[in-house]
Amino acid sequence: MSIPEITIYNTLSRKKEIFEPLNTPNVGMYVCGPTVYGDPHLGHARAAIVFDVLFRLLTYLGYKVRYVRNITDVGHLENDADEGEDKIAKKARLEQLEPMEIVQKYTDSYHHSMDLLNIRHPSIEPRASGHIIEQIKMIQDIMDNGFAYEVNGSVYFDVVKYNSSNNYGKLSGRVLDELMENTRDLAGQEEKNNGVDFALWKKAQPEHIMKWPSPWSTGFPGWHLECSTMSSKYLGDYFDIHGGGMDLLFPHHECEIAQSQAANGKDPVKYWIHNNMITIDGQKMSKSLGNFITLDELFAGNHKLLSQAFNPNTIRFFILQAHYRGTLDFSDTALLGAEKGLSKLLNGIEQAKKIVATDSTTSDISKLKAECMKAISDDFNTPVLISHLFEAVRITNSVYAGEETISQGDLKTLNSIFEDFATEILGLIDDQNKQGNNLIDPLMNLIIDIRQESRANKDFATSDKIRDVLSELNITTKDEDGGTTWTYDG
RNA sequence: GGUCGCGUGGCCGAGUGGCUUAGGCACUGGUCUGCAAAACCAGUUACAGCGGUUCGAAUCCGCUCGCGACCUCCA
Repeated sequence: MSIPEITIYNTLSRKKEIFEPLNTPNVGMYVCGPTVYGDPHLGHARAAIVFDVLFRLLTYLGYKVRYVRNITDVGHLENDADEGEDKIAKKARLEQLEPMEIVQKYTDSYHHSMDLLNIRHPSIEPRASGHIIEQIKMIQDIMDNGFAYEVNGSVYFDVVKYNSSNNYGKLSGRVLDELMENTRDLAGQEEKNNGVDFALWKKAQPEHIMKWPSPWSTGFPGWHLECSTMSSKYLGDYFDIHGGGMDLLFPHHECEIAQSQAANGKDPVKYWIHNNMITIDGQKMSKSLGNFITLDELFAGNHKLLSQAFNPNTIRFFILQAHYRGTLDFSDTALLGAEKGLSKLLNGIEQAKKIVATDSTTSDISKLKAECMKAISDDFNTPVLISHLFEAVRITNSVYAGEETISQGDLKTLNSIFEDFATEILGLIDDQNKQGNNLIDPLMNLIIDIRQESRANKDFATSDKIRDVLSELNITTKDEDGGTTWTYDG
């Protein structure tokens, strides 16, 4: 079996590494999903799209991937409150709903947006609330191994003790002594032996409504535990890939490593992959800063920074035009540019299905395809891949315009470039133009016919009127040698 | 304060030692068109500043300036 080699930037080593699965051709991949207490925003889209492309790439290459992406529906503690309070519970109180109603609402919202963005469903989408028993078991294991202690019904991870035999900070590059000096004094931490310790189980306050029984108290699991528990349950104690946003690097992922190591005695992950943030005016777009734009607002054009609505496919393309490890600056004009570029690409893909082959080829199509593979294999360099796709579009259009020629074999290769890289791996399907309609198509044919007749009769007043009205309906007509074609742009 | 990262042309955004014309958007000129649209061809604007290493640096090193991320929930 020969699978093309790819490289991945591993946060653990801070280098690009050749990807070698632990158990070829199987690949286990875990990605931190959303905490479902609010509408999904552009940041969620980026993480989901980046790892969707990785999932698609690995599948395309022939790997058998089990992709696990969790739903956090238990909520995390908020330390800015006087007492620790569950994020979801807090939101529930504000909206006078059951916590699980909130969870349902925002899970549905997330799924809906992800579907619009053409993101493939993960193999397993486990929920924290459905794995309380496993989490309790893991806490017990960590306690049995001596790396956790109980105080007043809450259980804390003993970071200092763990660090004496392990390296706490190996992922994020932190040194425990420095962390201890710099850790802020936060309220509600008096139970901990040390400020750097973190909760594995938290006893619920009376007003706390999301809670479960445990050997220590009626309460809820700690911030980082679910990912350790669910990843090991579905992927094993040592698996290939763990992904998530860069903001989760510390403390979340660092703590995951510590928990798994303390419970199972194994470093859990071979390749850690982190996507960078989306910025707005140079600043991170985030829930806490309140400068986020939800996906619904983007799709509806319903935000003060937006001049219009944007197709989900445009959002996807916009995100893939930047490398996943760099920040991506959001703006209306950048999105407008992406919309135009995507349209050019999609038109090219359609055009490539229509062009006619001849005996010879003027461009090296095989080389172009190899360069596409090289780009996506090099730490998923989607912007470079896209630049090659535009070269393929340029060739396509030149052949159509009669400036270049292409052989039958190369034409097949050209179409396979679009099929493999644009559709299969990047997931940039053209869902708008493809859907035929039993009523609209004959109607449009009639209208186009009438316009053609008036043009033939030099009745340009009529033909232009048809074109102008159609244009107002976002239908673009193009008069080409072989007749008039039309496209509908949302 | 600690740790880490970034600064590319009008905008977005790749590249990281020697011609990359990266690519997209915008703009200008040309071809095509009844006029358009689309497309093709051509053109324009660049590597924050200073110093160093090198035959050669946007790319390596140092300093300066500016910006950001993490250190508290966040994709």
